[in-house]
Amino acid sequence: MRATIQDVARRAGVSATTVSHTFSGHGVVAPGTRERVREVARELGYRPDAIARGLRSNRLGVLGLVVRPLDTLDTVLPDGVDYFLRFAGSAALAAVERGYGLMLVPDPSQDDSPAIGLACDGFLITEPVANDPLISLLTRDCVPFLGVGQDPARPMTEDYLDVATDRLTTEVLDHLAETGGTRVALVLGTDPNAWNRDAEAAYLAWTAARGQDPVVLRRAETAGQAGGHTAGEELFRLAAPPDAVLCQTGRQAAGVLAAARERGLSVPGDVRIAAGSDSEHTRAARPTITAADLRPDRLARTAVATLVARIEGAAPPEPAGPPDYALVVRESTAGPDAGRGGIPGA
Amino acid sequence: MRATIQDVARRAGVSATTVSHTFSGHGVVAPGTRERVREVARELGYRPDAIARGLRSNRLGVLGLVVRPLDTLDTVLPDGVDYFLRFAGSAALAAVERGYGLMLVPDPSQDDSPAIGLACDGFLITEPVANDPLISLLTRDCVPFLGVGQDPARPMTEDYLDVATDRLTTEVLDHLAETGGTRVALVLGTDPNAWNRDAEAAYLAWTAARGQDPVVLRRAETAGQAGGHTAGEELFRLAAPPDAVLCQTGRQAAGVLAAARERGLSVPGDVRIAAGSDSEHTRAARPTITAADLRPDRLARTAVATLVARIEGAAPPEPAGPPDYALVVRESTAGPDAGRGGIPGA
DNA sequence: ATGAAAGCGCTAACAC
DNA sequence: GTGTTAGCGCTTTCAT
Repeated sequence: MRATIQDVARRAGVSATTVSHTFSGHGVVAPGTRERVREVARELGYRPDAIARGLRSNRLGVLGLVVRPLDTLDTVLPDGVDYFLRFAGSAALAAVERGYGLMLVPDPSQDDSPAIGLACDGFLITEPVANDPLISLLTRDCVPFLGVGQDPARPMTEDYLDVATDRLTTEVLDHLAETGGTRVALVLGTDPNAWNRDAEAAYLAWTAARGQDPVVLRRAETAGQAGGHTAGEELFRLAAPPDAVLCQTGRQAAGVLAAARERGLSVPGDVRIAAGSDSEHTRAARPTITAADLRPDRLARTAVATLVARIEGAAPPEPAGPPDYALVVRESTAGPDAGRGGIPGA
Repeated sequence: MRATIQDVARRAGVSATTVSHTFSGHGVVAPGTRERVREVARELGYRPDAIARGLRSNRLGVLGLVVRPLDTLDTVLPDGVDYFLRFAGSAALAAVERGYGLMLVPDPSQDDSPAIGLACDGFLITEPVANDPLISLLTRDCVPFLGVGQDPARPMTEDYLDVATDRLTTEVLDHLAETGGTRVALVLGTDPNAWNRDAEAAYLAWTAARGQDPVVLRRAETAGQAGGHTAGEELFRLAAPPDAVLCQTGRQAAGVLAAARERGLSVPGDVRIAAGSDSEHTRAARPTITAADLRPDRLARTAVATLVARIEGAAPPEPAGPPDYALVVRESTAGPDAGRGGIPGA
């Protein structure tokens, strides 16, 4: 059995209180006593129990990460989707640096979710859905949280990190136009999140400003590449087919690309294709597909810093400028920068 | 404040025990009573507190994941390394399916690690180091764990998942030979784990069997692509330079590739290059680099299933055959399959 | 500077 | 079937 605070207290000839103070640094303990306690603790291999401590202090030292798009998925993460994995990995590292563990949990507002889910000190919710039930729950219980991306049905507050989907979308659209696209279509996902909503809004504004007729298709995120494929077929069958297509996901873009080639269209000669999020699919396709890199690593670090500040009642970290992202230009649009895409050196 | 079991008990006119039984399903509660309790709980928004429950039952519902190679890293995950991210993501999903949360934690045997780290019900340790201190600690405290990869200094037991590095290494070496390599060099990492050790052993056996002189270089994993680059320079400066190089990491392989081209060597004409682990670098390099896909997703699922079985005292899951992996053949070796690499369709 | 005692919210014996 | 009674390991007043 693991040593308890009592074991240490007895062996060191002090009370549990003193041991507690020694480790928490809260009370005042004589230096000599402190040393003796530490020594005994080392001998016994004692480490304070985080659960018991958590029961008293209501602080477990764990951040919960809820990845909304995983909830719509049936079971496994689709091959090649690495945005969330990268986000989770970077968030975990950032959490650990601040003395927290990071736990990936299923929606704790669902009754059948593991109870531990609710015990986290705070939550990161990536791409909340409209009127996200978890946000309602956390708000009611006064549990700190941070949405990465807005709840599309709630007002924008500092409870949400701006991921600048509109600016990003506009930039990709501009790139498609600059490289020769004149009729740009949009393929969206169906999850009711701000990412889809903002991309659509930006697209509509962009086409309106240029006097183009918008063409928007929707395919469930879960349909993956196959969804993109049917979207592509539908687009290229139109009387006035688009000569450029922006897809929200890399998988959809890969599907559109396949549909284009099946129809004998050359890419990027006849059609330019770009994706609103980078993934294995955009990199592996031939030609490689231009995509927006949402920089999940930086986003995650910012999110963790902000959430931890909120939990600890500190001031939020410096905004560190607007959200960061990068357009990775690849062969599918053959812009002036084609071929520069890829990973940074060294 | 969140409702407690007492609040529910009072309001439902029963004792806390009955409420407890209602939710844990342990005791026997009259159907009518159960319904009433559930109803009151719903009204009050009561959910059992996982921490208090954990204090009693010594079961938190959390698996800890310790990624050893992250410990050698200074701060952030190097760009392009996705093995561990994929492993972590898949493990988290698998854990959640079994009612557990998955928490990425820094080595809990370190004194300065967050205390919550030790509170996990069991641990997954990827690529344990020699005489891994965490394994000593967990063994002493009888905490279930599973090494993903062996502890190179401890005897192989069922506490470790076999990742078949030797078979995999041999297969890549065979591929290099089949595509024209006659003098194959090996670039290893320096972490004292079974992955490096087994790869070297397999290489030495393979060269010995073919009567070749082994050439082994070591570069710290942290040196990344730069380390591979200096290794490549050293190799190609030899009197009898290799015509094939196997690197443990994709980053090293990318570095060797760069060194080869700088020296005017053609790939795969003069030199064939392959990597023992896939990463963004092997996919993004030009030519693309052949690599072993360690299938972190499957490995993670197997690992979680095994660990959970151990925690719950159940029989381990069916071994499901030998560990799985795949050689992703790419342009850098121009074998008979060249060009087939990439992601599965649909 | 140190200790005694009262819980944190829940579960597990054991009555009834 | 349901309630009573002790705690789980720790922190936290409040004495001393």
